[in-house]
Amino acid sequence: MTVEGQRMTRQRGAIRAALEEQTRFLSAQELHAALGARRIRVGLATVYRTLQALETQGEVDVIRSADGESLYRLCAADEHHHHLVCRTCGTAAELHSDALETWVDEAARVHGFSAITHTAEIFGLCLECSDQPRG
Amino acid sequence: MTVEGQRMTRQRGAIRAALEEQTRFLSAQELHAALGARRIRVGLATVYRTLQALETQGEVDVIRSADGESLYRLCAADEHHHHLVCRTCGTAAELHSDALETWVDEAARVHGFSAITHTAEIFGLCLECSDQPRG
DNA sequence: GTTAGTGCAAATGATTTGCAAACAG
DNA sequence: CTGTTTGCAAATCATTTGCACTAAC
Repeated sequence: MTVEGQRMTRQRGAIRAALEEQTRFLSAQELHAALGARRIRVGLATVYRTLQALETQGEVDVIRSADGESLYRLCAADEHHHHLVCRTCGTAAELHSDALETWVDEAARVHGFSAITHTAEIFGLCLECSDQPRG
Repeated sequence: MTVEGQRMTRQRGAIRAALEEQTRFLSAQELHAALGARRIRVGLATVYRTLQALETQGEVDVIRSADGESLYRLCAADEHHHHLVCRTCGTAAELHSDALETWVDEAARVHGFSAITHTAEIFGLCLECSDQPRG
């Protein structure tokens, strides 16, 4: 769990903790604001750097919102998966699908593509948010 | 084909033409540069505005590159589809998959999500580009 | 003529980076 | 101590916008 040459600091602990109590996907800005709201002072740059590190270590999932912001959430599952994300509140369900993975591999194979990666996210309104159109 | 209140201008024609002779996905910046290379002078803002309009009209496909840039290409197919895109040269194949669409609908239904949209793109190296690692 | 379209330069906004000070191990 | 990490402010960079001007129809 501890990574080569990484030191544990107050800031990293706080960011980690903040992520742990979230079910939603958060942007770096939101996370920074959330910390600030609790009087935990961490520089915005540090939030970005830490999230970037967590991403590299595969500790957080990252998706892109419709308007291009990066959104982060701690991985519940270790294996590869996708997400069903609420456009309004950010809550997300993890999705697994052999059919999807098979489709990806097959499409790549047929076209002779190699070094494949893929993205697949579903966005919509969760039950709660569709009840309160402008909550 | 002609849209309500839209005028045909030299710039729009040029942008359209430039898109038409491309198989690849291009960023607004690349498109602007491509026009400039041919001595066709069009403001960068105009390129952005025109691409945005084409997107709204559903005339171009838009995907996000790994680093967040928007990439555009004319739709070959009218129906909904996804892409297999070469990370190096940008060439893209159009993909259709009932299995994928079914998976999306099913996942949304199971979780009670509504107003669904989804993204699904595959990135890799095409045959040509995997032959010339750093072409 | 009207009104939409254009170019430019300035404004945005998320993310990154330089660098000196602060801190973990 | 010594090398990381941080914070802040300045720098990036794609994209957007304000506005006076030009051009379609």
